[in-house]
Order: sequence, then C-alpha cells, then structure tokens
Amino acid sequence: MGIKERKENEKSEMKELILKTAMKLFLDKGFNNITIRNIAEKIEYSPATIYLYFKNKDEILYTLRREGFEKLYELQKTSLNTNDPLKSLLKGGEAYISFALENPEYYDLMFMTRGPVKNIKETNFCDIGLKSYELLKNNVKECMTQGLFPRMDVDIVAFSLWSYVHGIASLIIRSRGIIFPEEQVNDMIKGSLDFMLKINHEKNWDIYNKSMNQKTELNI
Amino acid sequence: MGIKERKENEKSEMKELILKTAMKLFLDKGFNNITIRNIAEKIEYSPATIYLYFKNKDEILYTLRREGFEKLYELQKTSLNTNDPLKSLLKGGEAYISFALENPEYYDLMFMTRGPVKNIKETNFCDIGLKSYELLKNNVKECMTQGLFPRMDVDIVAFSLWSYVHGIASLIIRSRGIIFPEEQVNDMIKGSLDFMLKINHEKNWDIYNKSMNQKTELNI
DNA sequence: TTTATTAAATTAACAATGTTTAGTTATGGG
DNA sequence: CCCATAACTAAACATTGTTAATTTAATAAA
Repeated sequence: MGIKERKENEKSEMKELILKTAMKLFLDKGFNNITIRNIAEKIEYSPATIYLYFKNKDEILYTLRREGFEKLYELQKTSLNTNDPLKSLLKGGEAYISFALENPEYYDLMFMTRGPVKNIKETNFCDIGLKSYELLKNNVKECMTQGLFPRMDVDIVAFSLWSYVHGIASLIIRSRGIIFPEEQVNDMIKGSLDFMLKINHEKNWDIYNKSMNQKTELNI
Repeated sequence: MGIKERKENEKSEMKELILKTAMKLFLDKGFNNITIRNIAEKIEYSPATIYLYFKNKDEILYTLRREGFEKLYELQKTSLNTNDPLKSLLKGGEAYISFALENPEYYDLMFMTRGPVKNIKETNFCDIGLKSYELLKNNVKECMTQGLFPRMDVDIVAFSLWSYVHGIASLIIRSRGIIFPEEQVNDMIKGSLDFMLKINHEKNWDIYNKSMNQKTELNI
C-alpha cells in the first residue's frame, strides 16, 4: 500500500500548497480580489487543477477559516490560565488582538467576511470557535468567584469582553481607526485594555497593577 | 432657466432611484452579490444607463456610505446631550447599536466592507464620521470633568467605547453571536451596555440607575 | 515489453460579471 | 424644419468562477 499512501501525501501536500498560496494572496489583496487564476498562476498549474482539490473557491475560504479558528484556540489556550484570572483575561485580550493584527486575513475570514450564512453551521467552524468561547467563559466565571467581577450573567460578560476586543481589532483592520496616527495605534490598544480593566476594578487596583506590570509586550 | 432646472431635478431623482434600489438589493443579498444588471433590471433601464449617473459600482457604495454617516451623525446628535453625560453615553450606545442592526447594510458599508483604502480619504466620509467621533469625545470629556470617569487620555476612552459598541454590532451582524438563541440577542445587548457602565461606575451607581430606568426600548 | 486502466492535469469553453464604445432615439432651441 | 445636445441602449470587451472534453502521465495487467 506504499503507492496509495504516497499519493495521499502528494494530494494533501498539493492542498497545503494551494491553501498557503491562496492565503498569501488573500492577505495582500483580499479574498474578493483574488481569482482562482491568480492562485493557479502562482503555483504554476492550470486553474482547473484547483478544482480537483477544492470543490470551489468558497471551500478554500472555509478551510482557511477553520485553520484560523484552530490557531486562535491554541493561542488562547496558552494565554488563558485560571491562577490569576484577571491577568489571564488581559493576556488573552492582548493575544487576541495581536492575532487579529498579525493575521488580518485570517481574522477577516473568521469574523468579518460575509459568507453564505447557511454554510456557517455546515462548515462547523462553530465547534472550535465555541471551544475558544468556553475558555473565555471559564475565565470570566473564575473572576466572579474570586470577587473580581460583579456577579452577572456569565454569557453577557463573556460576550461583552469578546465584543470589546473584536471591536478594537476590526476597527483597526478596516482602517476605521485611521483618525489616529499610525504610531499611536499600539498605545491605543494597550490603553483600551487598560481602560476596560482599570475602571472595572479600581477596587482591586493592586491586583490589576500586579498583572499589568508583568504583562508581555504587544508586538504588532 | 426652468428647463435646465427640471433636467437637474430629473437627474438627481434618477440618482436617488438608483441609490434607493441598490440599497434595497444590497440589504437583501449584500454588495458583492448584486450586479449592475440587477439594479438596472429593477429600475427597468439598461445597465449602461447607470454609468451615466455613477462612475462605477464602487461610487454607488461610496455615496451610500456617506449617506450612512450622515444618518448616524444625526442620530447621535439627538441622543448625545451633555446634561447627564452618563445617560447620554448609554443612549448614544443604544442608538448606535440600533442603527447598526436596523440598517445592517448601511452599517456594513460604513464599517465592515473592505473598500479600496485609497478612496477612504478621497471619498472623505472621514469628515462626517469625525464629527460623530467628536460628539463622543465631548461626551467622554464631560464624564471626566464630572468625575464619572477616571481621567485618562480622552481619545483612548472614546475609541474604547466606540470599539465596544462596534464589536457588539458587528459580531451580531455577521452572525458570530450565533451561539446565542435569537431571542436572547436583545437582552444580550442591553446586558452588555449594562456591563460596561455598571462596573464602570459602581461608585456612581445611583446616577447609573437613574439613567437606566429612563432608557428607551431598543427595538430590533 | 506491450497494453489496458486509472489518476492528474490541461485546454477550451460556458455563463455571468463590471465596464466601454458606438450608435440610436428623444428633446429643445434656432 | 434642422441641428445640437442630452438620454439612453445594444453590442461588445475583458475578466470572473466553473465545467466538460481531452490529453498526458502513472500504475496494473497481459
């Protein structure tokens, strides 16, 4: 069965190549401005070949989107730990925004690109996305049990925090933060995260400060 | 000059008709899925006619986008008053999200659609958008002078608040809040605004409550 | 080795898109 | 009535996603 195996490998290598190339192109010009022919030309195959590996252009998107959700999940897993839930949230938020700004096209595909809504469930990116969301929820819960957050509906608070970082990331990605000079963007982001946690916890100011001083650099 | 005048009227009426029709179609299927031919067919003219009134498809988008910014600005003007800056913020936030969810296609064109970045400045939708942002900033300033907010960089706080409501609106519009049952969305939004202001101001809890009780219904 | 079968890739075409050009029809002034 | 200008359209163009027919390459069978 050595041959069959090799063929399978070649097949998945080809898929990888297409995905990698597509992503590189999307990143530069955006999903809608890249054609199947562009991708084909880059990898020096005919356009029709791509259809041997992906049903259509959308399926390339779906695959990349799922990849993105997996990447993000891994990232969240490493930055969210419940020992110090507040610090954890801060790091998670920073990681989230960093991910979005370092992989704008991934982020775009995941959260900003309008896709046929039917397929959102079919492509079950929800499953893995939901896992990320659960991480966040647990973190929020921990904050509540430790008395760092007011006791509210966990879903509401989690959604709020998610909305917050998503808002920051997506405004910047879409250059709607264009009002601010480029070099201020980084401070802006840090400041925003500050704002949320700061006013959240003037009571717990000491705890907050401790986590702020240990925080890692945002590299954007 | 009566004739010339009438012609001009007819010309702008035609523009209106095209815009109105385009918007209706965009709302249903999204900008990228609507063709010039679709619009033309709807208004019973030939596709080429549209190019007599708009340079290209994008210019229709730009025009609608500018319209959107004006609408939003008017809305913000009426809901933001500085007598009670905290209540003002809350109403402004609600109005913002309502606008986004009631006019998803406008909102999409304004903040979520990827457009050629060059044209962002050319189409100077910035001017009017900036005015909205200034309203918000003034409101934030007022909160600070009244001691309702910690004294931080006004831009950072304003951007934060903007990010927050934008995050909520855009996640819902892109059905990324799909994890929650439809009927909970409304509560979710209210709860989120609660969250932000609540934990913001447990100190000023009385003020907050006053504005919460008087708040108008979100009709989504 | 030669032939048959299967897989991989390409060529050429399709319909649909945004856009342009050349031409036609209508309108108003002389 | 004739002409100039405006309004409009038909027909074409290049480019898109996608597919069907066909060729080429790789494997299995003889």
